[in-house]
Amino acid sequence: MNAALADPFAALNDAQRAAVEHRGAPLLVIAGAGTGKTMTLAARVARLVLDGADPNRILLLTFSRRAAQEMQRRCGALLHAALGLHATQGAPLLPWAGTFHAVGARLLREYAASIGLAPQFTLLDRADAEDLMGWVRQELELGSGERRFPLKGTCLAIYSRVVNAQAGVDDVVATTFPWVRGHEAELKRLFAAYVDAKQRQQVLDYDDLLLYWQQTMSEPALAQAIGARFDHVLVDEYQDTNRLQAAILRALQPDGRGLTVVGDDAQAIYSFRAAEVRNILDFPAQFAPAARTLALTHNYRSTQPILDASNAVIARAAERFTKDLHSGRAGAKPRLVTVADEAAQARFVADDVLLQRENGLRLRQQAVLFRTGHHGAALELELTRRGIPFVKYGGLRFLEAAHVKDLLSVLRWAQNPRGRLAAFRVATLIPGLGPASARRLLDAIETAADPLAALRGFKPSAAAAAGWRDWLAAHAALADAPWPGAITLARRWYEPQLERLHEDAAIRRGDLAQLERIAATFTSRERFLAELTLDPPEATSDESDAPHRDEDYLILSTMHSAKGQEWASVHVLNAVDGCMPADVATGHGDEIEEERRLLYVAMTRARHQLTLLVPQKFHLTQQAKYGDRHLYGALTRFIPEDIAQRHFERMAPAAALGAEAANTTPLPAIDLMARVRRAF
DNA sequence: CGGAATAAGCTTTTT
DNA sequence: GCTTATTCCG
Repeated sequence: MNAALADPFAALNDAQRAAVEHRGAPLLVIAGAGTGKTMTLAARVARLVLDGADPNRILLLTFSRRAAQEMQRRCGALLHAALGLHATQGAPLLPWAGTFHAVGARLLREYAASIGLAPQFTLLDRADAEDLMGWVRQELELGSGERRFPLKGTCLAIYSRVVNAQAGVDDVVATTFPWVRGHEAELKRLFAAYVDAKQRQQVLDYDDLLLYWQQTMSEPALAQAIGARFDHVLVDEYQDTNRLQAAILRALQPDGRGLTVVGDDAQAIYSFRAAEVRNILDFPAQFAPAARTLALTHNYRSTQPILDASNAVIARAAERFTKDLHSGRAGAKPRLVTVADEAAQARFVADDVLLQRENGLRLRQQAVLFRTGHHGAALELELTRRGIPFVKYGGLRFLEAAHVKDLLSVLRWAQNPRGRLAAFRVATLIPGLGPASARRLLDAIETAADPLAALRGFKPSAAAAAGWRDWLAAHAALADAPWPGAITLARRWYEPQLERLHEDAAIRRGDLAQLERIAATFTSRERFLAELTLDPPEATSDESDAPHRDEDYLILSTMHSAKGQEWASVHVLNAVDGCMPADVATGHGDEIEEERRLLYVAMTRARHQLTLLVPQKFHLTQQAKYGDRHLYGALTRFIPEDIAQRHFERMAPAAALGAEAANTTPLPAIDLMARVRRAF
């Protein structure tokens, strides 16, 4: 090795070094925010490889796709440096690094023959799964009872929780969905039919990737075969794993040898996905001898004032295991900025972001975080108006837009003529052809020996005849078109339907063009359709083509999507009660605690500067039903007055408050609307 | 039967 | 405000 190269392991502190060099017993690393968790895990992998481990036999599981990519990159860079490779040589890759779901999909395809699964199974994203649930729900005539049966989305949410929490329908309904009590028996019937429908159509939903994997592992011979492929299993963000994932890990490494899990209970924010904080808390005692536990508490990210404020917020948590973070780095206190309303908030943030850019902070070093996807909307408008480029993470998924799903369905139906979901969707797009005819067509295809013959032989109603002929022609051309030319053909057929069905066809055409560009980066239609569900484009932007990598742009992100990231400057929108915690999440103590951790996650993303925005007038809902419902100036309950005084600098810029409020002292926070309502 | 018009929910976060 | 379910009309 070239001695002149900096030793990538020299920078580790004692706790990190212990985590990197530990061998033998299972290992739990409690890694607070910004304590070099990713770097430590990457260094551990690199060390293992340098000590002779085979990269092909290292399984590195992460929770999100973004974390998987980051981990890949860091491991590669470390190994590249440690091996003294030349700049022109590519970094070594870890073939088994990915999300639980992606690794599950890969293993299931490989072992499909052994478990009676069709190896060409396709994946349902959430919207597909909802549609299928809706289909089955209708088939069983569950929608027409006297008491309204839960909607398909709710049904799927219940089903998903049943699977991921490994709990019974009765339990899940009682604890998580109390408002659907009384429907348990029908739900069980529905879920059985849903499972049946998925198996007949050879499709898996997200939950199946974990469930089938876990079921596979419950067969000793298969568990042995799969477990034997990996010498080391490392899991990131372990606090966000659910019972199903914990069961998979136990089956992979029953004695815990070579098992490393890393996480931070103070950052557990995915209980809505049935994540179990107990997984991480109970990890050490699960093994004999018990796992070794190491804690990383030195923060390399943030200044001490930012950490002090963050520590103060999380210190009020009802239950907590992680220690306070410390960095000792000097800096300014975080700011608590009062603004008049959400429009003023957007203006202030845009101004502030530009000001910081003038001071030398590139836009990409800055981020704006918010609780829900649409809370960024006002800011998006303002940024667009001023021509400030941005990329938004989280929130509404590109792939779930109706027109994107339509175009994908055209391709899916061409690929798999028996796939009912895609077929139904496309068939009802044909002018003059409605649900009843579509059902007739689908039944004909299902019962026919040759589905394509059934398709060609279908006799639509007179009203649909012309549209049907067009479709048949497009379908025939599509069948043997090369990739990515096929998607262009599909779009050409779809565009007239788009014009006919949507007023805003022009905007939607931009999305389709983007989809076409994405499609061109895949080598075949099969790969495109299979991988898009697990690895969809993760950011949307106002421009039809996403900014190039080397361009500068501001990051907008939900707090959830921000996990694991860091920026020099962070703005947090709407630090008001009703948003933090979200008014939908104030049901019981656990939910509120999770919201507290979410704010903690958001605050600890900042390196040098942290700004929390407090709009004095904040719209609670978009409903106009009860008039214009909004709340006045209630700072989030997670920052009580004493914390605000000690750890924050308070600001109320005149420009952001509006003329009449500018020269008055801060007004008392009252919910006048509530008072008036109480008067009656 | 198809499709427009009307009524009625429900609303987060991600793989 | 948006999607979904139901009703009504051609």
